[in-house]
Amino acid sequence: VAEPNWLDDREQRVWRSFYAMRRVLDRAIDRQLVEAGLSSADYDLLVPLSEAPAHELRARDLGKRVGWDRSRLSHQLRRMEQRGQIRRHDCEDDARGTMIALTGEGLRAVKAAAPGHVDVVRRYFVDLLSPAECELLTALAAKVLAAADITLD
Amino acid sequence: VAEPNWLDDREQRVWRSFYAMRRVLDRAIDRQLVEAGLSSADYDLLVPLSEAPAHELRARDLGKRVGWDRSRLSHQLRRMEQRGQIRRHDCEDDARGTMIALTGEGLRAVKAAAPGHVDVVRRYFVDLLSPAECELLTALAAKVLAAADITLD
DNA sequence: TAAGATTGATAGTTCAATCTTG
DNA sequence: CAAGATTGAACTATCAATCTTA
Repeated sequence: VAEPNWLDDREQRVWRSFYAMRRVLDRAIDRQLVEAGLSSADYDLLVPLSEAPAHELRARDLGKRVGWDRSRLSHQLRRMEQRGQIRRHDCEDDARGTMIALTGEGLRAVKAAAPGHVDVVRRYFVDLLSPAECELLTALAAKVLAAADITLD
Repeated sequence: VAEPNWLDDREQRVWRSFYAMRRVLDRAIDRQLVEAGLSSADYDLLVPLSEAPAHELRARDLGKRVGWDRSRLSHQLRRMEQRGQIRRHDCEDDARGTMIALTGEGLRAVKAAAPGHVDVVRRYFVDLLSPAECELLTALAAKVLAAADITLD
């Protein structure tokens, strides 16, 4: 049982700052989306669907895009189907699969929410980044994702 | 109605990277804490309590430390009291207030969880940062918090 | 057996409403 | 009236168990 390798002051400061920043960003984003009638979870799924060919994706692939497990995805899709944002139908290639299609209502909702969402992302994050900070943060994120064996696309 | 100021490729990359990184960190932290029998919410509150004089804080002050609203705090404290991690008693100075005191069980739990928690924070975040990156990120977080009218301490 | 997906139970988060005290 | 705190309802996230098909 080795002595724990506690964080020094500088390390503790950056970690607590980062943790607080994350929370502030989440709140700001959630508030804007709620005004637009969506949850963050809704938006996370609506965006890849709106960018997909024919506005539809297999549930498995959608889950991989957003990094969610099957259970979370299934529960969220059930709620979104009840709200009329998406529609499920069987996958033709693979009888185990489910296709998720954006409805007109879902597309309308994400298009309506997107400009305000970008405003918040800019105001509380992107516009505060210098080019150097931008590069640094992208590189850091790649390292963090690699440490967890994850790659984006 | 001005044309939305969409993110360019570089901006979109840093935002999506950051968003994914945040999720990976959350998951890693949650998993470790669950092994230690705590939720992230438990840990967020147990740490400031364990650092406070006499291991107790007024609910109002605890809420300010972690940046939570009263409702979230109250619900979480109710669950933690049921689990025997904290105990509430009346505030002597101000009859509106509630004092939150760590129990022996709560203190034991946070002390047991802390070394593993630091390991995860190091492995997936702090140890990936150079000193220069550390400074830059701390400064960025301060800007984000300032944009939301928040200061740490 | 493994992959894709769903479901139920439980815990955590948010908003609105309420209650008490300064 | 404002500040501190609690509660109920609705929503979201996670784990374990289950079901179907490759």
